[in-house]
Amino acid sequence: MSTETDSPPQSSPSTGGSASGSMKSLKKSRRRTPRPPKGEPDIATGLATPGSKVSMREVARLAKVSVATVSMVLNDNPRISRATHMRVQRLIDRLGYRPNRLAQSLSGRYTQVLAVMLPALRHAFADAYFGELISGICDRAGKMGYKVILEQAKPEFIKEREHIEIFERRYVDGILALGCNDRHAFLKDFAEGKYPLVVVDNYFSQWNLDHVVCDYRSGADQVMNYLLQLGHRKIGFINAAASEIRTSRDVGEVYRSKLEAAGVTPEARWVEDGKFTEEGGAKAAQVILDRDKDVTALFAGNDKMAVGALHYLSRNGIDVPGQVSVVGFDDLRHAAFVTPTLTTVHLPLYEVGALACERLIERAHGKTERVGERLPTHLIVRESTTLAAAR
Amino acid sequence: MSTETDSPPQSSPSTGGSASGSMKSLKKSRRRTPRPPKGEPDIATGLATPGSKVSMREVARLAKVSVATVSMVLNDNPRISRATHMRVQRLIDRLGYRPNRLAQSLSGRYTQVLAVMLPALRHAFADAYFGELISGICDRAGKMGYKVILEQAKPEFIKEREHIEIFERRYVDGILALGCNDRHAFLKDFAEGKYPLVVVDNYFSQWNLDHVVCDYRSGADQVMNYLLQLGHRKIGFINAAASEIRTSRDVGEVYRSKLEAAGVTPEARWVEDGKFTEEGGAKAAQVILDRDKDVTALFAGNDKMAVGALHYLSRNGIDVPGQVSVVGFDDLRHAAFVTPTLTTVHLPLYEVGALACERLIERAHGKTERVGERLPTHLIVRESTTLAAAR
DNA sequence: GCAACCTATTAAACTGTTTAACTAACCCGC
DNA sequence: GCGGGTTAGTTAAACAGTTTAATAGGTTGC
Repeated sequence: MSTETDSPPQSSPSTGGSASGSMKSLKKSRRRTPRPPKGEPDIATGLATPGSKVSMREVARLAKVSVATVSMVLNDNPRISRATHMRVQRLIDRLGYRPNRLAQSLSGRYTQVLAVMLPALRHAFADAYFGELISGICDRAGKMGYKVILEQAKPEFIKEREHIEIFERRYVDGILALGCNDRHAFLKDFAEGKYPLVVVDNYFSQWNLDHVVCDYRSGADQVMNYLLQLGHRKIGFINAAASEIRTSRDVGEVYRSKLEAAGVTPEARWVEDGKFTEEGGAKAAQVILDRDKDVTALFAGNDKMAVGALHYLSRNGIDVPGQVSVVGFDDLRHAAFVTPTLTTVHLPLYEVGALACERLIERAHGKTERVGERLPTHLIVRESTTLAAAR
Repeated sequence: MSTETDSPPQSSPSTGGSASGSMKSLKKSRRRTPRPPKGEPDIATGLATPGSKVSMREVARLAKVSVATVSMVLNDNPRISRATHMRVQRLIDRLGYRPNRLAQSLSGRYTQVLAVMLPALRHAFADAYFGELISGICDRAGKMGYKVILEQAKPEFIKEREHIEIFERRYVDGILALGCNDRHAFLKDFAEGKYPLVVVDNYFSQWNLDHVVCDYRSGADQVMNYLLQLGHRKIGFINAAASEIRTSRDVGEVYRSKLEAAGVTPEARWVEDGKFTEEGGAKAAQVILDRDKDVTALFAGNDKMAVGALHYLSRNGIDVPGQVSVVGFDDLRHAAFVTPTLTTVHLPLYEVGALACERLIERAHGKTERVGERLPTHLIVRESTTLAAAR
């Protein structure tokens, strides 16, 4: 019997066979024999295999301290003396011990993982717009010791309530919601703030959600001022999903109010939806110019649609900017590599991603103030715009 | 003594003040008071708060079975009778219980998480090439019940041996390595197969690694056959990192051997590095045409460089394809939205990502055969190519 | 009537960490 | 020389599951 209890694998870290320990455990004779301990090397002197799995227990045993002490050393707890700290730390380094973060998270409050939630578009990952946001997020998350997992808000994902499940099952500490719109009703599940979520580059008036956005109004303002200065009056507007995306509506509102302020009555035939894609932008450009041949400028709600418009115009022998000026929105890297290069609004997407990430981590750590940040944007003038042709 | 085991603080979660429980626990006065159990509702009758955290213990208690039984029900263990299975399952559904995956992974062998490792390029996430691969990876991973985390192979990441640490600390079960080249020496750490890694869309002869690639040779073959058929002989070649990337070298080899087979001696002045970027492609096109005005076609190693070349040519009044034909490689979505539309080689990147993901999961689950898959590619003829101009 | 066998279920060990509670040893003042 | 305060640790519970030997209970065989 004594052998069985003499060195219970987990509790008394076999500190030299500890007389007291074995005596106590003799008090009760176990009816069930415990599972035999996992083949630990019973050579107490030598170290375990270098690369192999070392647990805190192993470190504690070799350092002749308790696991609590090792834990405290790792967490720089001041209750551990310098001498012990150094001794244990050296052993940790020698053994190449790395704490198991599953155990850490299980025991602690945080997983140190965030989810980036993308919309259910086939090419969401291959999109430069999301890519810039994600770049910012990943860089900042990495710097703050966080990992990032990727999720797509597919219908089945939401239906299965996986957006909640990733919290309940302890996959993540928070969500960064990219590219979401008014139809993503699941967002209301986060309004109460039980699970942290930050909306990235959009915002909602119907749900009280944290968000970090670009200043779309200011960007649109600059575009309209600029085009009006150049003498454009009949300005086409290629928007997308304006009914569903608050920032899109903002741009549209600025477009109309600025026209009116310049004494121009905005006409419905100058506006067409471009679905955020190159194809849509090309088609919208065609539709608008077919409706009104006198349109001298096209303002697109994003660069992709602007590029599509550019493409349509050049294929149809319409000179840009000679006959029609084109302005985009986003300043994707790519906008400088079309012919002609694209005048557009620079959005600080990398910074928005990074800031949203940081704010989310703060919220996950108990900060209670609502987040609502707006980052400045500015117009980048390139070759696709010029003075309105005199007619 | 029996009391000690009879009602350990965790198993009897204060079942309504329970006379039996409290009486027993009086028998022995514990010297150490345990950490107070996390505020569980002491209403034994009703269910816990719907959304709140329910543990397996709670389910077991309410179902009046042991936690082992609940575990077995969850894992469809046939040792549980149909009746019990159904009864427990219904309770699980009613309570909305979801197993904590930290605990599952801690006690089990797998984390059900994969890492996607990207190169340390500033715009890696905003790149359509990587985006397509990642799309395929995420879709397949999701279908197989896996989560995907994002990592970047920055110098400090490798120096800190984090590529090993994410295994040792149990963040992931495997790595998908994207965009890596011969200079990524850390890859040799995976040659022994201790930690699963699959190289995506590249391969190495110096290290014995799993990989899934596109058939670059076949694609290059089709391009050269096509250009030669059109009568091109002086064909410029914009490559990148050919010294470091096996697939790039393959394309270069096919370029040279095909020219030779057609009786043309490949000249060094027709070849220039384009650094995989639009800028690089534009510059390379300029350099090549400055060196030899008689070049009638440019073959670029990827679409981005081809687009850069296109851009350079149109800005300088060189008609494409009238004077110079241009061919790309990748078939990014974008290639159809430049002027003229780009003839290119379609790479099944989405499929490569998905397949690599699946193979990696198999490897992580103990499959021992080396992975080495090659997916077919094909030429997409668009507008940027035509018959060589007669001179 | 009892050993043998089978089946459904349970107890307990196990995963690896954090942390609250406890304690031995030392110092201080009175 | 004894209560109070630090200091530097130790102990064991807790986190939430999985795994497996043991067992209770029932049936069958002889």
